[in-house]
Amino acid sequence: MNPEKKYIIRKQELFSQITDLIRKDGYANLTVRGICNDLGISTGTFYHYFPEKNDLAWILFSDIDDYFKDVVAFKFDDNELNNLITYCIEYGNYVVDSGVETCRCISVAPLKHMNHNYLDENRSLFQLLLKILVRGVEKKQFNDTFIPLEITRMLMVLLRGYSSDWAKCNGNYDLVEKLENFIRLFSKSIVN
Amino acid sequence: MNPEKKYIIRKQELFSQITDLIRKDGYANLTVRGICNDLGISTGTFYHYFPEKNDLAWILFSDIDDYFKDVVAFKFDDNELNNLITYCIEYGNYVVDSGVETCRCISVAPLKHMNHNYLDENRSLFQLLLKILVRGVEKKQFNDTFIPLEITRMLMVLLRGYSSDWAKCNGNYDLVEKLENFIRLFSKSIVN
Amino acid sequence: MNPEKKYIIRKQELFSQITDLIRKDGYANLTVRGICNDLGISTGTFYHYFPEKNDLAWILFSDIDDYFKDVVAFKFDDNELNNLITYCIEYGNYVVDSGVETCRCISVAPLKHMNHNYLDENRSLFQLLLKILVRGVEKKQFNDTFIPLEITRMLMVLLRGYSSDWAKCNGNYDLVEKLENFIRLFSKSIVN
Amino acid sequence: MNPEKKYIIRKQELFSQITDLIRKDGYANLTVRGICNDLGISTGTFYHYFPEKNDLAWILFSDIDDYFKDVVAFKFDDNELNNLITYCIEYGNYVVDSGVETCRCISVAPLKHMNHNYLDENRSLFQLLLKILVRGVEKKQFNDTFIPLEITRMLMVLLRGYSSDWAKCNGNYDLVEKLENFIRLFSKSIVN
DNA sequence: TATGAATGAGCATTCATTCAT
DNA sequence: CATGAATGAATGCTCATTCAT
Repeated sequence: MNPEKKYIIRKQELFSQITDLIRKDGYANLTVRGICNDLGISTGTFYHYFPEKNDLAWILFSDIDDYFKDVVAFKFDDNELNNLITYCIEYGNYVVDSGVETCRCISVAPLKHMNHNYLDENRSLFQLLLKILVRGVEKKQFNDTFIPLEITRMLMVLLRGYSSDWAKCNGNYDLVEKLENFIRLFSKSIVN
Repeated sequence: MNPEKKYIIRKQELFSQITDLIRKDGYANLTVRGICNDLGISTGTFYHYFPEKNDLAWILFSDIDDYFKDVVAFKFDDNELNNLITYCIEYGNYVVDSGVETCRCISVAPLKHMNHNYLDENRSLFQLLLKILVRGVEKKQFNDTFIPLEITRMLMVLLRGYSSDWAKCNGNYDLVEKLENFIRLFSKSIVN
Repeated sequence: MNPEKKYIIRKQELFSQITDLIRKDGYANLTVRGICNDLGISTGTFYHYFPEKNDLAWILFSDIDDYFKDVVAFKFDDNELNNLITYCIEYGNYVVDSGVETCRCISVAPLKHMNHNYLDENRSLFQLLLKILVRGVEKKQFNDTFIPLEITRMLMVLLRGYSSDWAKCNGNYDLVEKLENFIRLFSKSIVN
Repeated sequence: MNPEKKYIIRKQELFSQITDLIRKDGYANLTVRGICNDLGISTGTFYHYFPEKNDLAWILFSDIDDYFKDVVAFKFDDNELNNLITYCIEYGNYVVDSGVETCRCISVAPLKHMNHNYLDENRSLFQLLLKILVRGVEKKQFNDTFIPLEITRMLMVLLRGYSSDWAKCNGNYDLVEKLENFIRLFSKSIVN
C-alpha cells in the first residue's frame, strides 16, 4: 500500500472513532486534548491528520452527500411526489441516525471551510432535490408557481430548520414523522 | 426617582449600548472584558447589572414578544390569511431590523435560561400566531387537515429556520421577500 | 436612648443574624454581598457597623471569654481536678454549640486583629484555666513537674487542637467525650 | 529515559522550586500566575504538571509519610517509650524543617483530595505510631487504660494541634522542645 | 444613618496550536 | 510517523471596599 493511501486509511480510522465521540459528548464539548486522550494518540498525531479542529465538522457533513448520492438516489421512481416525500423522510432518517449532537454541530458550524461551502448548491444533496422538482414540473406533476430552483432552496431551508429545531429540543420528538407531515401538507401547494 | 427604577433605567441604557456592540461584532465574539472596555465601565459594574453573560442573549429576544404583542397585534384585521402573511412579514422585518448578528446569536443561544424557555409555547409570539390559525379554522378560512396547534408549531419552526438561514448567509438576500413567497405558497395548503 | 447605645444595639442585632449565617454556611463561604442580601441591608450599612469583614470572626470568639467568665467560673468547687475536667467539658460544649462552621472559622482566623490577639494569655479563657492549675499546685492536688503557666499553655494548645480536628472531621464524633477521655488520661500525669 | 520518567522528573523539579516559594510566601498567598512568573514557565505548563492548584498542597504532605517510613522507622529500638518520644521529636523536626508556611498550608488544606484523605489512618505516619503503642502494650511497657488505637488517635490530634499552634505563632517558639516536654509529661499517664 | 452603584485587581482554568525530538 | 512538553492569550467571574448621594 502506498504511503498516501495509508495516510487516508488511518485518517478515516481516527475520524470514525471521533465521530463516536461527537455523538456521545457533542461537538461543542470536544477538545483536542480530550479527543487525543480518548483515542490514545498524541496531539501531534491529531494535527498530523486534521490540521484544524474544525476539519472534523466538515468531514462530518460531507457524508450526507454520499448517502444521498449512493443510497437515496436509487430509491426514486417515476412519481416525483413520492420521490419528494422519500427525500424528506430519508433526510430525517439520516439526521436521526447521526444523532442530536452531530446535528447540533452541523447547525452551528461555520459556513465555509477551505473551498467548500455548507450551503453550496452544487452539493449532491441539493442537486438531487432540484432534479426531483425539475422532473416534476416537466411531467406536469408539479405546478410552476415558482421555478424548481426556488422551491428547492425553500425546501432545503425548511429541512435544515426542522433538523435544527429537533436538535434544540434534544431530539425529543419524532423528526421523521414531523417532516413527513410537513412535506405532505406543503406538497399540496405545489402539485397540480 | 426610586432606586429600583434607576437601576432599570441604567440597565436599559447599558443594554442598548451592548446591543449596538452585538450588531457590530456578533454575540459570539463578545467578551465581558471587551464590552466593559467599549462601554467604559468596570467588570464589576457589568456584573452588577447582568449577573451572567448569557443574560444578554435573553434580554435580546424577549424583546420580540413585546413587539408582536404591542405592535403587530394591532395590524390584524378580519382576514386571517392576510393576518398570517402580515405575521410572517413582520417576523422578517423584526429579524432584519435586529441584524444578522443578533439573529445568529438567537439561533445559537442556549434553550433555557432561568425559568424562561426559548421555545416556550406561552410566549406571545407563539400565542399570537396560534390565535390567527384558530380563528381561521373557526371562520372556515383555513382547512383542518392539521389542528391549528400543529400548524403553528410547524410555522414557528419554519420561520426560525428561515431566519437562521438568512443569518448564515450573512443577510445577503431579502428575508422578508423570501418569507412572503414562502407563506403565500404554503398557505395554499391550508386555505379552503 | 443615646446614639452610641443605639449603634451598639443595632450592631449586636446584626451580628446575631450573621452568626446564624456563619453556622449555616460557614465563615469561609460568606461574602459581604451575600450577608447583606440575606440580612436585607446594604453594603454601606454593613461597613458602617463592621469596618472590616474580619471583624466578624473576632466578635465571634470574644464570646467564649464571656461564657467562661460569666457561666463556667461559677461551676467550680474546691476540687481542682474536677474543675479541670469541668473546664474541658465546658470547652467542648461551647465548641459543639457554636457548630462546626464557627469552629472552623476560628481555627483558620488570622491571629491578630487591631489590638486583640487570639492567643492572648490575658483572655479570661486562659486566666481561668491558669488559676485552676495554680490553686491545684498550692493545694498539692497537682504536682509541679511543670509550672502551672506551662501546663496551661499546653492544655490550651491541646483543646484548640481537638476542636480544630473535630471541625476537620465535620463534627462526626463526640467532641465532649473525647475531651473528657483526654483530660482524664492526661490528668494522671499532673495529679499527685 | 522513557517519557513517563521524564515527566516525573520535571514535575519534581518544578515542585521543588514551588516548595521554596511556599516557604517564602506562604501557600495562601500563592497564585498560579505568580508561581509561573517566578518559575519562568507558562500557566499551560503549570497545568500540564499540576492539573489543580490544590495538588501542590497534597504533594506537600504526602512527603511526611515517606520520611517517617524511610527514615524515622529505622531509629526505633526496643524501648517503646523512647520510640514514642523519638516519634514526637521527629514529627517536630519535620514540621520545623518544612517551615511555618508549609505547616500553615497543611493545617488549612482541604481534607480530601482525589482518593487520599489527610486524616487517613492508613497513612504510614499513623500506622507507625500505632505500632509503637501496640508493641508497648504487648511488652507491658504501656498500660491499657485506652486501647492503642485510641491513644494513637489522641496523639495525632495533639501533634497536629501543636504544629498548627506553632505556625499560628509564626514559629516563634521551639516546637521540638515543647513537643518533647508534652510527650514526656503525657507518657506518665500511659506507662506502667 | 443608610444606600447601592461603581471599582478593578485578581483568580483559576481552558485550549488550539507549535515544534523540537 | 509520532510524541508530548510548552505556549500564553483569553475567558467568565468574584469580592472587599469606597464614596457620592
